[in-house]
Amino acid sequence: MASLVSARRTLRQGETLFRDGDRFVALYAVRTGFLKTHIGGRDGRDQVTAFQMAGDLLGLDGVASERHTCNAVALEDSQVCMIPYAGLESLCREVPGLLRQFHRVMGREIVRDQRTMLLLAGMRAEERLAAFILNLTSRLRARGFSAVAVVLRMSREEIGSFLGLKLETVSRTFSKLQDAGILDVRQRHVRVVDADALQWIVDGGASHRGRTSA
Amino acid sequence: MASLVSARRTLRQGETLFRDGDRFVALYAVRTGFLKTHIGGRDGRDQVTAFQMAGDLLGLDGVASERHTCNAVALEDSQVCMIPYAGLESLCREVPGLLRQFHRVMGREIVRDQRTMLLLAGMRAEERLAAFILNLTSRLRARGFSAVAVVLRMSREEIGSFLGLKLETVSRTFSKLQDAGILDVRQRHVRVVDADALQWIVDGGASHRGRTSA
DNA sequence: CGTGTCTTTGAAGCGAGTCAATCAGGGTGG
DNA sequence: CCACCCTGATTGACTCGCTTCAAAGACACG
Repeated sequence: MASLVSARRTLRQGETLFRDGDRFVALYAVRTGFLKTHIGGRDGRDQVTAFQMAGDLLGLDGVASERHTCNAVALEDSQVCMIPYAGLESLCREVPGLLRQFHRVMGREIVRDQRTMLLLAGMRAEERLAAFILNLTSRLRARGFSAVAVVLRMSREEIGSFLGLKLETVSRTFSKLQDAGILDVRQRHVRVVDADALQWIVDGGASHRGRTSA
Repeated sequence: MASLVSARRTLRQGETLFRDGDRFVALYAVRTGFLKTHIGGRDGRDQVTAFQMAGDLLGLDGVASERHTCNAVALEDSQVCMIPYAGLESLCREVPGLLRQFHRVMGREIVRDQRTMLLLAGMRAEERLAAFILNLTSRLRARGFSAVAVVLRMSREEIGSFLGLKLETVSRTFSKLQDAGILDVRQRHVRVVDADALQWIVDGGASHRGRTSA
């Protein structure tokens, strides 16, 4: 797998890795830093589709049509590994297990997107933000970082875009969670005080949705 | 590709093809009929993730973890082809082009899900329903069916679940589009009177969002 | 130290949700 | 063949949560 990495690319904060419409030639694995992908609707619409941190993969959106269908931008200085798609494909034919491995990665992307759809379709602001924070902290934990003290790399507007909320609502909801003693929010520095409460909110505990199957 | 189809399965309306948690062994191509896939949240949450008609593929959700993560149910009597995943994988190694082909299919699923996310995150009820109808009719047209006179195979509640709306809102929005002379709705029979108007709504024309980039 | 960007907070408006009643069909059994 | 019933669809009135518009506050930068 390592033999595939043909090049590394360093991105400054705000720099674009690839754009909607760009020819799809490679996937990118994040080595360090923090990125976002977003789709720009023709009118004012623009939605963040995902945030990527070290270890995450970008670019699968381009597999379908040989062209990327979203934009990838670095939210802080970052470094990515380039994985040429043609090489990956031919290697899949030779190396046993790699094919399966790659399919799992694509499958995970599908499952993740569907979970996001669930969030966008059915949750209220408080639940969305709680789910977002839990997702972020669990990913940080898996990478050996603190899951308690988090520095958000994205703006309120970007969080809102991802969660289908307006930036004011995000800000207000942060404040609400702080007042409830669940989070400690100071600008982009967030401390998770009560992770269980966050989970309880995500599970619908905060709304009277509790009955077993109605 | 045809050599892969090991078996056909006939489903009666309401019958389940696979369930969340089922072992993933095969993909399914719809031959005839109409299905839905939905995820059941632990509490009352339950969301339709997609509707499938002839030619569509089901089951990609299981690739990631060897288990399905959603339920597939027939909305009318249907017939599906079973494509064993193990066989597909090994065939991908032998038949040139098949690998690429399969990756495109997975890629399309990713792109489709992201478009749905865009819909759920940013559109209002009227826009969502218009997009839904246009999507349905374009798929029907591609299959040689009428793109004007449509019979909905799913209930208002299922439409609402897919679009992140309540069934009453779906019903009301249908009525609104009928009053506007854009649709002719009689229960589950829908006639598209003005497809351009639907597209205009999807593009944000109905809300004063029209300025080029604000 | 100003200046611009991002964030927080307030007040008012509106769209979708909720609760509830009625209506339309489809199927069943008398 | 028709009356009945059950499910799904429509419509209305009211509520609530998110958005919108507006203003002030917090930092980061030159």
